[in-house]
Amino acid sequence: MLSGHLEANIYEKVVELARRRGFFWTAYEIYGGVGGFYALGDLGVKLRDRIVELWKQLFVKGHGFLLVDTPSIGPHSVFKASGHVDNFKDPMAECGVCGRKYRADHLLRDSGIRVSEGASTEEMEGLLNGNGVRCPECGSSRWRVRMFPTMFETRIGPYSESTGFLRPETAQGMFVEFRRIYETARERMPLGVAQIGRGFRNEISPRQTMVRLREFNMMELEVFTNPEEGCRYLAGLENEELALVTEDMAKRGEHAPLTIGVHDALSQGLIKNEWLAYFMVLSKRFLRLLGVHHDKQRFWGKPPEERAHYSQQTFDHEVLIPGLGWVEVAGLAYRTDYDLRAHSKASGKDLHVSMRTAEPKTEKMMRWRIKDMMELKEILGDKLKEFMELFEEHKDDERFPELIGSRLGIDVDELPLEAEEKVETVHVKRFYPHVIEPSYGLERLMLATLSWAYGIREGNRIVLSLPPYVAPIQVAVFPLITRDGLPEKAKEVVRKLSERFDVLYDEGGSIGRRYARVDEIGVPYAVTVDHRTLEDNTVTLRSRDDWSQIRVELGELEDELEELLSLPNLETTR
RNA sequence: GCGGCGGUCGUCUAGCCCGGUCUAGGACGCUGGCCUCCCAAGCCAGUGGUCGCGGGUUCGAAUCCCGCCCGCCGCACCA
Repeated sequence: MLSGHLEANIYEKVVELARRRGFFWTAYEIYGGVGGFYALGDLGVKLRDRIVELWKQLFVKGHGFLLVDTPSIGPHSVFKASGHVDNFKDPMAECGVCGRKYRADHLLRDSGIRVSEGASTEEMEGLLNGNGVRCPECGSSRWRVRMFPTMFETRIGPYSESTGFLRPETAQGMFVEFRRIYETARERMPLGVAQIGRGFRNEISPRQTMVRLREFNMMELEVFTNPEEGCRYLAGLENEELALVTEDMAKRGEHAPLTIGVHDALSQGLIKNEWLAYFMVLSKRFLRLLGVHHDKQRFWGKPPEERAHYSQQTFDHEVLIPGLGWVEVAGLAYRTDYDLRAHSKASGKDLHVSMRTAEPKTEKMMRWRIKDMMELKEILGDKLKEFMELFEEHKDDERFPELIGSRLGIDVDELPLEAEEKVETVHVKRFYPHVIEPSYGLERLMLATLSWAYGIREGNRIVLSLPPYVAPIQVAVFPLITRDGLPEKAKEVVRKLSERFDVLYDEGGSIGRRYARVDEIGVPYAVTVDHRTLEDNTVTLRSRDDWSQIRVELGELEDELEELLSLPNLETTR
């Protein structure tokens, strides 16, 4: 009944509704607006908070995971260590004459010059100047190429050398504070740490109100796991189906997803980590609970060149939004031990965890030993420092000689090295936890939720069929007419209900108009006080979705509403 | 960032090509009142726009010209 025929422009309709009724709108409107920033109104805040609550319920509370909150601004050192300073940037070519700026690699490609993926700024600058590439605006051909970080840069305190960055993801806070979080969690493993907060990315071109933002809210969960252990929550979900577009499929241009059971996806190696698979299932259910049907969801495997620098495998959870196409609402990444390892190295602080193994294990270990240091020094000369760095890191690796051969170009047989076998009894396993990260963009979730709730009834009546448990306003109360003491009685009901629900009271216009007004903002239930209420203390309870009405005793109203507004059983969301 | 198109009450829009008749018109919404025993009904009275911003041309600019901002579509980008 809720029609889908206006699918094509539903995005515009949703944005218009959001603005008109106060969910959200472009920020700084009175100054002409600034792209990439938006403001939330009352309904928007309430909707957002309900989505956050649902997320916490599913992702955090259900597993006994922890919540933290860390700063939005971090020092240079943190983002240097995390790899963002080096990777989170674009090459920009600046015209030496007019000062205009372009993407250097695009400029080259547009001029028909081949440029490799990892070309340095010097190489690109050389190519631009060497080939006489002209500035599209002023025609000159003197270029300077620099890297432009996509992070917002700022200063911390009055000292200009103390640069800081606005975090591009909340995740780093959880890695940086890992040591203390781990201790306060009494060294629990697996350990899930969640953070809801803002992230900032200085996007080249923000788009589409809530889709590409420069400042936005994220809900991120970092699950620190023992890489040798699977995910115990997966039990019972092995046959749950996921719609995958794998890296290989994407490469072949196959965009129709493969529907495959979790167990099969894991055993065929399509998903490389059990925890990742588990969160994909959870993610699918989460979006279903927000009103996005399963056939409007898919998981898109990111090829290496599109993945973040820290990721071994990433699936974007995409949902179809009518009028927009497939939109990424979450990134589910297997970050391995990249971040903890990087911060450990950069800070010099030990971020390993150690766990007592079930049984003491006798392990045969092999390691390389230097027989004669003086001789080594003589042979290597000034390569010694580099050798020792590699040696410290890889002395346990059987293939160390090959590594040295390829890195230093030295014939290993000439070095005074010997392989030493050792038998050790180990009670404790020390490792960097491997991290699985489901990360959600809150604004996109809101947009997806609103889009799939949006419908038109009887030609022109907008009905926002939000799932009751995320509706910003949960119940509306109306006096049927504005005399005979009905408004007074209705206000009593409002006072009572306000203790437990977000309530809206309205006595303006006809009853039909009032129902229409609340349908439009997704209020799932309306209570109407009429003359009979004065006689027998019953009211009508009207449902937004089918317009049905039932008569409810005022004494039972709150419990009845509580029931209607509760979360459905998770199993029913498959 | 590039190319194309666009920006007029809260919303949708008329007017722009062919400057003056526009102190910018309408519909819906919103506010107050009347009426009303259940789905945007009716009546009365209100409310509301320096026409995205800035500059120029002109006696006169929503209308013509330039710059900027914002939006949409395509390309690119997208941790």
